[in-house]
Amino acid sequence: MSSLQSPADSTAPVSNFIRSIIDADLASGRHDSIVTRFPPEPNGYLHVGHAKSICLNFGLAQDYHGKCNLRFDDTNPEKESEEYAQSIQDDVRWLGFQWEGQIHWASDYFDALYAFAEELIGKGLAYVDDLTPEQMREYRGTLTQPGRNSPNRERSVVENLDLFRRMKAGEFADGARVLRAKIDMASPNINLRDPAIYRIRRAHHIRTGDKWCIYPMYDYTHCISDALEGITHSICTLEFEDHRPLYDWVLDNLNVPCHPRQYEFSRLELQYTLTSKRKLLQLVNEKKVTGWDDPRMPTIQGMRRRGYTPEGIREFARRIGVSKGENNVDMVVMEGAIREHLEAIAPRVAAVINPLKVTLTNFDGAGAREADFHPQHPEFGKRIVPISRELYIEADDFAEVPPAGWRRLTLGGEIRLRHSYVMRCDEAVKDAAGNVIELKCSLDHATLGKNPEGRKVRGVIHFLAAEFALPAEIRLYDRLFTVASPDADKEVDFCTYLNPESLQVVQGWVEAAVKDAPPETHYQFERLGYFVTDRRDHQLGDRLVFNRTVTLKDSWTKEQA
RNA sequence: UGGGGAGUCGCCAAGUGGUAAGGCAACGGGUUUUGAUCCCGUCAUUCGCAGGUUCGAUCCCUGCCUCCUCAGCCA
Repeated sequence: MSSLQSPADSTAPVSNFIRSIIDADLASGRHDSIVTRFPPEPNGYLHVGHAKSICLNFGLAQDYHGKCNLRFDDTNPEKESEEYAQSIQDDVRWLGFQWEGQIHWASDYFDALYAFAEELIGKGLAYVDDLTPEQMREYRGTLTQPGRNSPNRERSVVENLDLFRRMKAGEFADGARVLRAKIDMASPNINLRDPAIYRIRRAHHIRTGDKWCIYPMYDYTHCISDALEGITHSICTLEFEDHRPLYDWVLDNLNVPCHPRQYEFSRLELQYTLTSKRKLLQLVNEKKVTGWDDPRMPTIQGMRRRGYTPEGIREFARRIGVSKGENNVDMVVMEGAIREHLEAIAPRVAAVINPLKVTLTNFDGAGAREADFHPQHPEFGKRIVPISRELYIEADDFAEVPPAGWRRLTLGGEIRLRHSYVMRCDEAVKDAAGNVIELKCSLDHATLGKNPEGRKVRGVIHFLAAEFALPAEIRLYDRLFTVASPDADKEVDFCTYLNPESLQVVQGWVEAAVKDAPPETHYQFERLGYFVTDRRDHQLGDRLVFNRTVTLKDSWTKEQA
């Protein structure tokens, strides 16, 4: 299967404004090669928005034969954990990317960061402030009013240095003092109104343990980390756009090896889901989903368990592009990209989700037939499609009173049993309430592997020979929310839009060919959709559990509506 | 109503002084033992609005409108 050319990866890169900047930098000789980085904070699981960023940063490095670092932004020990850091590494690798050399951590630079802070103090560009958080907020001003200088702003270099060293030494209580950059309290850009760059926090850090009781802030840490790693293009999302002057201010005022440039692109909004870490965490904590890897979650772990493939997700990223405009992407774009890859790699197999029993009244003499696992790929192999006196067909494939355009089974009508005989329905057996509970049908014995003579049979339905079918748990997933933008209205709790039908578990039947499939095996259940054996609960040869990844395109249902 | 951004087909998105790429979706048609796939075709006289410069503007200038974003000792 490795010889297969994946359509997802065979397409040329799509032009975007960041590539234009890189092209210009390379052409002008500003850079000989590029270095990017993917800088997650290990405080949660990665989601589809991160997938976009991963594809961008690692993809750029790949296309331009440059490098991409994985760097953990671990400057807030209270929220970070080893578990998150581990899952992030797994996710990046699973998506098909490999970072350059060792993993980097912002905490690797804590000593350097501290020294740079003393450099700033020495230059009179940073000072220790004793204001409380509330006071700082008051002094900061508002969007339309300038801030006021802190009474501590004019402390001497000597005093600041002494105070900062004592902060580091643990002489002050948590939150008692901060180190602030001395920029401009009247700046129209609030990020420049003397931002805090160090705070006192006695928290156990996942890598440095209890070595530090002061921790650097993001804005101060990120730009220096970039510079120390020789990053050429530091790519982040739009909300950091007005932090860029601060990014540049820090690097302009410190003796750093280089000055990377920051560029911002718009973050992904995927309809019918959420990409807020806080809200995803809430779904997990409140047990609205079974965990971070619930197949309904837009996390990479969730998408993986759902049956999305790295190739499909990468193709999705390629299709949505990179820009600074609104990026409100319809779920069908993701589904289309996933289908495209699954269409190419998934063996076809039969499964019945909602069984209706069929008894063949003229079964004697009927035989099995071999069928390809994939109509376009004979190299996928074949298996026997058996038949037995009793069959299961999909209840939806029979209608006593068929609507116009119906091509499936109806009383007195004929259909082709996929990979088997043409079958006519002779009688519908009903229960006391009038529900059809069984069909009596007959085979045209002359139609195995050939068309009947003198008439055309248009409809094809799938079926399972009851004697050989395997029972399976089938989990039918649908979108998590009932509205496109569940968090659009700040007055309404997004949980009110949770889709009560986002998961439906049914006991169905699958053909015996899937019996020994390991977890994470993709199949197309013909006429139903793409399914994957569950990563966690599927046990080969024993308990079969399938997750519906995505349905097939369905022009019939659309026509009905 | 301070700062920073963005407005090109239903959604995403190239183009940027020479007369609107592409993808997704949609819609027609063909093939088909999956109403799938595949194939073929259709789909912006127009680039938020109004003026101006120019032989010529989506692209340059002016004004306006709409949307996003920023007041953590989070990232």
